[in-house]
Amino acid sequence: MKNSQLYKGSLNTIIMKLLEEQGRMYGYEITQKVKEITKGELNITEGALYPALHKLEADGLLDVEVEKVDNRLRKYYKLTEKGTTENVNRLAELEEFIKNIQTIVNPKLSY
Amino acid sequence: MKNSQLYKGSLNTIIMKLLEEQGRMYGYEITQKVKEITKGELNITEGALYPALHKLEADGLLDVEVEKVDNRLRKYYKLTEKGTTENVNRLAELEEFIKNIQTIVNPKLSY
DNA sequence: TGTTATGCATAAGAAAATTATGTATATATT
DNA sequence: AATATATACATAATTTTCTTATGCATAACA
Repeated sequence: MKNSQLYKGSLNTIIMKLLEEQGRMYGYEITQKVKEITKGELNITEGALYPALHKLEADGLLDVEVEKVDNRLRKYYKLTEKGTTENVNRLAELEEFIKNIQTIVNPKLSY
Repeated sequence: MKNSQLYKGSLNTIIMKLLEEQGRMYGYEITQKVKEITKGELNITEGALYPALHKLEADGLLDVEVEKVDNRLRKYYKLTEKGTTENVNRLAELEEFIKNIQTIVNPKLSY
């Protein structure tokens, strides 16, 4: 993956946004979804994803349900109530951040 | 500063873009310019800025000229030829990154 | 039967910030 | 005159958040 350091810090917001949209998802599903949406340009590594999911869960923002499908384990995550609230804030912050960056690197597009 | 972790990785690109625009700038001037452009929302810390400038210089992307103004030191930085080329690439990557993030968190705006 | 896909996890290391601190001069305030 | 704020640089310790590498296990495909 190129420009990987750029998305530092935005992974948590991406995860939460997808969970808000999809209701619930398991880890591997999240990586595939992001790959699909970005046409292969953004690939979330497992070493980044799983620790992030665990931290969000530990922080009370996600709930987890373990299921066995085709004899393979899946851990389905969904937003808690706290997570839903927090998601709104983080999305707002991300939008604000993007707006600021745009103002700097592409003044023409900012109005 | 809020959402500080979001701009991890984009600092170098911000610096180079401003230098491209302004011709040459010194460190403190960069922090003030960013604060001004983003209406105080993005504050570059000195602990992030100066090491970043030193690294860009070490990588041959920036040239430095030391001047004394009002008995105070200023280090003016400008893009080298290599830096100018690299700036184009990094800006393109940043735009691409922003587009990808937008596609994920705000599908309505992506087309 | 070996490779690819699915599905989880963690440890070691690197990158890039924050926070705290230090030095020094100039200007504004009280 | 004394003090605080602004200007201007710098670095060390720590933290956060990734990458890379590795490990385990099952299913599907060639």
